[in-house]
Amino acid sequence: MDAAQTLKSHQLRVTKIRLAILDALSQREAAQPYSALQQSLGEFDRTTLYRTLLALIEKGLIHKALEENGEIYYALCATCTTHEHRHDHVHFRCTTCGEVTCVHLSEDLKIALPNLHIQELDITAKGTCERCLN
Amino acid sequence: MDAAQTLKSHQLRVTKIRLAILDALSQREAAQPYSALQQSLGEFDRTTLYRTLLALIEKGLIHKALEENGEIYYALCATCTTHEHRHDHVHFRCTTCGEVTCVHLSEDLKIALPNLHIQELDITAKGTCERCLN
DNA sequence: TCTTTTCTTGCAACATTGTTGCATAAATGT
DNA sequence: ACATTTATGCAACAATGTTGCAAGAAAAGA
Repeated sequence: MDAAQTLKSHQLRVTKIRLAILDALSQREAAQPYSALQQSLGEFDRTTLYRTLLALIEKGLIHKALEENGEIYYALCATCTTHEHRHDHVHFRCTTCGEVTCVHLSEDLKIALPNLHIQELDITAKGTCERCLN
Repeated sequence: MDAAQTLKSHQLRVTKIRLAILDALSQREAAQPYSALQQSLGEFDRTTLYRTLLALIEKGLIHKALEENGEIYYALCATCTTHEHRHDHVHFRCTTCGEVTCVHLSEDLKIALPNLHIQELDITAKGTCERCLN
């Protein structure tokens, strides 16, 4: 399904910046930090970018993959369909090239904490990615 | 060991704001968001607060427990002695009262991802805390 | 205790991002 | 093509991050 169809099927109007954001996030598998989006989408007003990101998040098209050092990383929800924070969904940051990617686990993670009721797990793994290992 | 001694043993001079920050973070078990620190430490310049937090982090006295919605939560490293991100160390946020606490797991978490070399795990669990469950 | 040295603080200044209101422009339904 | 609904751009302000620099405070030595 192309980006325009994706937008329509989520009750969103097809506009230039929305297509551009989806396009930017589709380019690479990696999540994009806000500053990178701001740069590549420089032709649009930053308020518009701000509100568009909000809208796309609300409709479940993209999500915040990671928040680090005051920077928020955005990624498509292509893979993590319904909910962002499923227990089989992990964000990985390569400490060498800096890329942030969404990774899926073969099995759910289970953590039990005494006296606490856990609803959601937010996991960021850091290390070296395949490309940087070689 | 009192705060002054703690500072000295970490090659930090004993100053008013450092004692105040350690004091603020010792009050409750919970991590404090930046805005709360800024408020309770209103008598100091915010640049000083900024630099002091950096210094305390660098010397391993405190750490960033959580970064969420643009707010950074700080906590003492009392428990998580050496490294922040040990695999048996989890941050828990109660979605009812909002408190952020450091929790220790009885056993290390192990996650293996194909083709990735994981060095560090950063885990935030969200749910309901003991107090709010009752 | 006084002096010297070194580190810390406060202030000014600027950048980035979050956030809202409002008028104008663009997208959708008929 | 027109009416309606929604999105965009601009202005404006708040919060936080960040740096340089001069004045003040803490530590070390005499």
